[in-house]
Amino acid sequence: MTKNLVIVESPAKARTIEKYLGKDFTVKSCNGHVRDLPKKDISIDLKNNYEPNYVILVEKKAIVQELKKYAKESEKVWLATDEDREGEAISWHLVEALNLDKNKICRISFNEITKSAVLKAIQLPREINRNLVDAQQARRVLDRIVGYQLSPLLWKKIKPALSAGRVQSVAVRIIVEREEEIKKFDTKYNFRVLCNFFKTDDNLKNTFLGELSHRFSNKEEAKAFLSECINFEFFVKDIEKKPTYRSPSAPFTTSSLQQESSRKLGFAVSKTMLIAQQLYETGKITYMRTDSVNLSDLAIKMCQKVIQSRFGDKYLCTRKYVTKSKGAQEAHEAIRPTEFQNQEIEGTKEQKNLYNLIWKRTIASQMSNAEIEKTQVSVNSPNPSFNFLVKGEVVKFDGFLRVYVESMDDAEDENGKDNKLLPDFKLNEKLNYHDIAAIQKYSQPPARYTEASLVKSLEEKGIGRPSTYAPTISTIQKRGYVVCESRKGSERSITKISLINNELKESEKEEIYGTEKNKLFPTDLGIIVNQFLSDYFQNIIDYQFTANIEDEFDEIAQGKIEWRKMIDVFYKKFHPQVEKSAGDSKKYSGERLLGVDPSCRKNVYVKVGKYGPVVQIGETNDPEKPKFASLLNLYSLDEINLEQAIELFSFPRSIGKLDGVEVIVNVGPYGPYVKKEKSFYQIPKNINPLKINLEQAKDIIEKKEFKGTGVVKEFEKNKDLAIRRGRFGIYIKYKNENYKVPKDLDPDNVTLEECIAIIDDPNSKSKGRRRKGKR
DNA sequence: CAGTGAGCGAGCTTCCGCTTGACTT
Repeated sequence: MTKNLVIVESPAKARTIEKYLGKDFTVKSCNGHVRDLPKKDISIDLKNNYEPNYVILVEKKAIVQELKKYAKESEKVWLATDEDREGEAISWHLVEALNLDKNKICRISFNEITKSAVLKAIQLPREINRNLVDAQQARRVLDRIVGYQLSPLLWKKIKPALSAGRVQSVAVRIIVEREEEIKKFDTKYNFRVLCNFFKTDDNLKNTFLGELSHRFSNKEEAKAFLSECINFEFFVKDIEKKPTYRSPSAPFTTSSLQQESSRKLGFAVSKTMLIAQQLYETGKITYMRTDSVNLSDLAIKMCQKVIQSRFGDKYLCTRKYVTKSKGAQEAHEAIRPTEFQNQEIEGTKEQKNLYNLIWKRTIASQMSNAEIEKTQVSVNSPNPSFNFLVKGEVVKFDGFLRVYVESMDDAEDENGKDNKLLPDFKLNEKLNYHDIAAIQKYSQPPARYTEASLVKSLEEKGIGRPSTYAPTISTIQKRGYVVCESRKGSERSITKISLINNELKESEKEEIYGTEKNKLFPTDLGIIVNQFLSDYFQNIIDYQFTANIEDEFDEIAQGKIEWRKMIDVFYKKFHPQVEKSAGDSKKYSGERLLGVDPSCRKNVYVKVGKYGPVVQIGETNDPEKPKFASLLNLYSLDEINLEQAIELFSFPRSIGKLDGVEVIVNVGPYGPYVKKEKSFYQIPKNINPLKINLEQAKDIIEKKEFKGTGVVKEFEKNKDLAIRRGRFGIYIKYKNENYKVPKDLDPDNVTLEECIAIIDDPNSKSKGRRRKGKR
């Protein structure tokens, strides 16, 4: 036992710091908050000055016991939780939960984990900042009140087990509103004119693209312009050269890492965080939940050394980045490698890729600007007010581009890409062209959000924290407010008029538009929940709401206002809204009358029912009960028509016979299924139960029947290896070890070599085994 | 586990932010 106990928030941090502090210090981790409001009810005494009822979290009881024991035996307890609002509160809760002797405690903090920072912190102990703790209590209490008073309203008005909250409800609103914008979007088009020029003295006829500075609003105008181009003499009217530069992006924060890893590696937000956590725990990167772009001096020095030795002094440029994002608390460094000399690491493919991304981004952030020369050549046209513009870009010095280029959310327009390298032009030089084309171009509606771009939007609005971005994205999907999906686009025709060899030609071609890959769409339920909240609680889902209360939390932190007073002002306004909406008997179901069923002459409605979106034929209050049928994810509430609605009542239907037995398709409480004899087989999401044929049904049945446990496949060449099926699905057994396989592994087509590759991937080794080995 | 949806009422659901753990063939 040592004289000093240091408590930090995470075990990985504890391990590192223990090395810095030497044998007089024991460093332990409390693993985040140890006390909180219990889940079962609101646990805030609304009639008694908002007194919170904190309890020790069940999962932290063992840790609290252990810390108590250490604290008792130590002369001093150093509370080294993070240097932000939550960190301060964690320290205070530790004092309360561990019942610490006030004379024993020292509060210290450091926002980078380096030996010098830690040793310096030890020299500067202070008291717990009660104002900051109170700001956290206000935040906690407000979130609990909003969440636990809004959610029950949704259970009553819409359906059970729904939720609402300060953060998630805004996230849903963003998605719903974007969808509305897209729906409202009025697609227009115009004609852009592109010309492939070449120099008259160039026999190879290397072409470069020029675009007319004007777009024509219709085909006739475009055609008229093109015919004027016949036999027209083009020449270079103006040449403009502009030196410019590009600077590297700041090192990663949680949010920017999630965005880049989504764009460059295709990771979902949760996957990025999972892998980053693995890198953090194995000591390869710094802490991954941060809003800071700051690098420690030590990190900058290490970074410079690598840049100098690999690229030379010319590539070096020391930069200090400043956080722009709202409400940033900067308790940590930016996300960076711990050792810059390692560009590559050992690990799984995913770990390697994510690490490499972080390495490049951090290194690039300390490198020189890229110097670029932009050229714009103007070429005359038959209409004196328009010119063809040929744009070029040459990188004169690559600088940070040598290592890293940030990607953009919006894909570049392939026609609009600048010519990278242009030949030398002379003023008034005559130019020939190969062809000129006027192409119909439709305007683009705003883009749907990806998980990562939603995080970006939340961060910009100051809503949510690095530790909650990923969970929030998953909550709104779990509640069924939002789905992340890929959807097929539609076709439309584009008109192209081209001028080749002085001849005008008009052609049509089909273009696919609106294809979406892994984008967020609101569900009917999400739309209705949002409707309810905007009818009664506009102020809560207002984008400014969080920003405004953050200002008040800041005032609490500065000791200017008392936290209970702030909550009281809020609650006095909020609670009447709750009462008012609870009093209105109106249910929110999104009900819509589609028309009359021709066969029974009753009204056909669609709405969101207790079990999801349904079609209803007949009136709710009729003595004869109405009939119901699920929408089955095939249609949305506002798109389904009468005919489609009635077709949903065609179940159960027979689709033919297999082995002489009738096969029935039907919809049950667990979704659409195929039934053969007494067995049920779920129809997968990608098959439309209205259109399923016997062949597909047979497939589904055989796949399920194939199940059972035991060996699925063996290889002649290596009897040690077998593909087996267990309780949790397919896995590989090799000698006495079990290995996880990719979800999409098809045992029929896999080769021995592929199996061996899986075994070699450290990711697939069974965790149970590894733990046993460690003990 | 395989066709619920009225209305009544029991008892359940729910927030945001800090952190990892765990017995998976």
